[in-house]
Amino acid sequence: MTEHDYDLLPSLIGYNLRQAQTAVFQDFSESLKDCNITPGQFGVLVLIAANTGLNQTSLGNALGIDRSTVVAVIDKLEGRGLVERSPAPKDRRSYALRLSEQGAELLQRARGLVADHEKRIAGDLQPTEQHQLIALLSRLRGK
Amino acid sequence: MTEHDYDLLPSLIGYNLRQAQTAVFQDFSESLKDCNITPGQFGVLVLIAANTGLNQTSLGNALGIDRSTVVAVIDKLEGRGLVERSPAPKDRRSYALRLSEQGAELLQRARGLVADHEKRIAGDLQPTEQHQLIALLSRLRGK
DNA sequence: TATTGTTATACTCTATAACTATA
DNA sequence: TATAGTTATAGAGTATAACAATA
Repeated sequence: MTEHDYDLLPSLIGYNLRQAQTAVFQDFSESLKDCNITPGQFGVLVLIAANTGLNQTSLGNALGIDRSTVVAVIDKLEGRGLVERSPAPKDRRSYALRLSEQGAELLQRARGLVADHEKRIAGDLQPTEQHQLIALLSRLRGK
Repeated sequence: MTEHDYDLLPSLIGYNLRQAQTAVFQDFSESLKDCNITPGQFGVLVLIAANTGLNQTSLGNALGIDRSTVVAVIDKLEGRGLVERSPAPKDRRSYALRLSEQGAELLQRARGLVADHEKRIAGDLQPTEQHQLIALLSRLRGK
């Protein structure tokens, strides 16, 4: 196979970010194929578990996705019996989201697999370097 | 707006990567709306410019995308008159890709905007930190 | 036999705009 | 009027499988 000249691409933060994200996403999918969930779905489950009763709009805001997008995400998780839409006590327009028992079990299992996955992708990096990376990444988004 | 508990998410490399990537992608789109190209298209243009005459399969391999996916990417850039499929001299199955004059001009303009964009997203970071970040990211993908 | 480009198809993730029921 | 959820729709990005032309 021919060698390629990548020019300035390897010097760009954006390019390296994309490459890293692709690789990490792929490893995530393989690591969690037992649970069959995506990084996005894992985030949703974690957020619902940690904020039981939040509604869909609120969940979308927390994750930076539109509320119309949340519908399909929750539809899928509800269809698998992992998440429940229960009536919100104080506002009949909205649902209070919560994990089912099965959802809680799956999340527990997923946490272990995610921990393994994180170890694998960061296996090269010292703990100090991992913290550095996270700190640098979070400064990238401006906060 | 209610505060949320993000639990372990902020401690995960994968989560921070995704958030950063979303923010950077968005800034890229705004920064290059004058050229109207995406990060992926910019990569394609850079690669074609730096490896004039490469074919679609080779381009796909370099960027980690399937050759069936490359077709639509090149269709779009060719449709805008930025890229040309010229007959490959030694293999009549394939095309030798190259930039049109207009494509080369646009790429030049895009390089300037991308440089501005990179400065903006990394504005917080010292040059040393930027190099650190890139080094850490590239170690993430294992190579 | 293997490879290049292509097509048909499908799946994910995302958003906008308009609707409904409630507030 | 404004908000929560929904639907219809659309677009980007991706892949797999099969095909014709060529190697």
